[in-house]
Amino acid sequence: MQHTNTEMNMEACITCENKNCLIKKNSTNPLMEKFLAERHTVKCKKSQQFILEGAPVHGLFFVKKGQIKVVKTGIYGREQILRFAHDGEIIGHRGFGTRKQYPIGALAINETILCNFTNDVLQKMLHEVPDLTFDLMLFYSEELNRSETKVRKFAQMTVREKVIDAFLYIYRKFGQTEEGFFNIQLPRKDYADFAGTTEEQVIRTISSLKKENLLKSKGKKLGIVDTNLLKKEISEHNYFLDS
DNA sequence: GCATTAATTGGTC
DNA sequence: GACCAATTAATGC
Repeated sequence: MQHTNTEMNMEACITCENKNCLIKKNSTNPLMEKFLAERHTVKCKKSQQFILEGAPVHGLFFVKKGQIKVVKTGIYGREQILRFAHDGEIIGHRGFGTRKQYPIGALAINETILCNFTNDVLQKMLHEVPDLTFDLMLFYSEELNRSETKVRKFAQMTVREKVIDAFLYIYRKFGQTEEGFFNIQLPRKDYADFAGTTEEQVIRTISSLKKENLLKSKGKKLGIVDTNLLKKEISEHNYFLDS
């Protein structure tokens, strides 16, 4: 039996392993059928930027496989990393809706495969598939929550706490290998841009945490020795639950 | 091995 | 606690 391209395209979502992907989750819904065929696959090479800050919105991206960082350029070109994302997560959702331009940039940390739905397709999809719309609404709500806790963290935490918090975030999101190192490799600068401090402060925090046996490193690899011990360091803030 | 980039350390404001 | 400069380590070619 011969498959058409559209059939194969729809199949891609059904067989996709990203259970947490909103599209995947709703892919068995009959209402979704015609839209799944409209999915586009985008491949990114290491450190390739696929969303340019200020560029016209071209729909929503879902990470099929890979690691992404979402950035926003602040004043004087100072970069802020808003979040990291990997398999199954949504990118570019803040550009969706009435916005004409993306308020953020996004780039692949390493080789990445993305799924893209254009604005038109997405709008129709959301109008016609209530379950999907509901899921997306929940997602936006969580995002808002995370965003608010992040503001509090930035305002109330010390540099040391913010850096620790960043490590715990990376741990939660990417996990560690059996040897106890993060499943992602980031330069010091990225931790700084994410935690809202400078590269030097991150380096200094890392070396003192290593002395205290809370962190370990081997070559370029970084890892947490005991997450509970590290959580204790920021426990007064009680914010480590999300964001 | 050389050249470029990243990490580290010390110092100033 | 940020910014700058100097040194050293790591990595690409």
